[in-house]
Amino acid sequence: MEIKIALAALGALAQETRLLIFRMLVQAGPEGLSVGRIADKLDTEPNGRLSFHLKELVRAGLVTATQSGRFIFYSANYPVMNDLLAYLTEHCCAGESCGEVVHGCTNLENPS
Amino acid sequence: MEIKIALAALGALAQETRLLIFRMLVQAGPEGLSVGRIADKLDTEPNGRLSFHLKELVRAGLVTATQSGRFIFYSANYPVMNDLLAYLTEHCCAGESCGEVVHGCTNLENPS
DNA sequence: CTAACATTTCAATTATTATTGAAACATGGA
DNA sequence: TCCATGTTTCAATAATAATTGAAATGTTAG
Repeated sequence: MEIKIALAALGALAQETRLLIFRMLVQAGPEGLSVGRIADKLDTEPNGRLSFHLKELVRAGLVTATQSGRFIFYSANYPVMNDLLAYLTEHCCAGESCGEVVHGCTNLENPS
Repeated sequence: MEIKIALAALGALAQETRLLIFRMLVQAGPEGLSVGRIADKLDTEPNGRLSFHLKELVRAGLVTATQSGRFIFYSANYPVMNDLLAYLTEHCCAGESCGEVVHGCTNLENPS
């Protein structure tokens, strides 16, 4: 992963509304949530502010938008999330004895 | 992990110089690096700018500073890093079949 | 004690990012 | 077609963060 991509992702997550949305989508699974549903859960309305933050998450590659009828569903982009986690811990401790921990979620619906 | 703590950590990492420093320290292991050494690796000098960014990383809890003689050593705070990774992936896919991935580094020198 | 090195502090400037509110666009059902 | 619903765009303002350069602090060795 290139540093610019990691910076974009981290910058996108470093904001309360967006972090809440992202975690919500990670927990929602690959089907995602509509904007209205996200707004409900945040106890706000699908307004310009929310739209702005969703766009930022998409721009950072952390989230994907798919139109379905009158609704737009946003869902977490798991591979990008995992790449980000890997980037942060890469070559940890220069390979010295250092316990590994399980984090991340592949969500491979169609494992190849 | 509380959201405020996660936001502080993400915000600290969402900046090129700081992300470079953090990864450098993660890779350096628990002994850390002195400010001068960090400056060398960044091809810069131990100036106000570097000091500012180091302080931000400490403020976010991602990094620890320890004085040793005339030098100050900065090192990665692995537990905080792992908590952050866990926070991002928490309750991923609401528990549905969803492959787990290894990321993170405990670096337990004294496992209990 | 003094000089030299390592690092930090501070205030001013500049740059980036978030919020707000109003208006506009798109979609599907009556 | 027309209206209601769902969502986005835009420009202005407000808030937050980064950079710079100079001066100050703390530390050790001679």
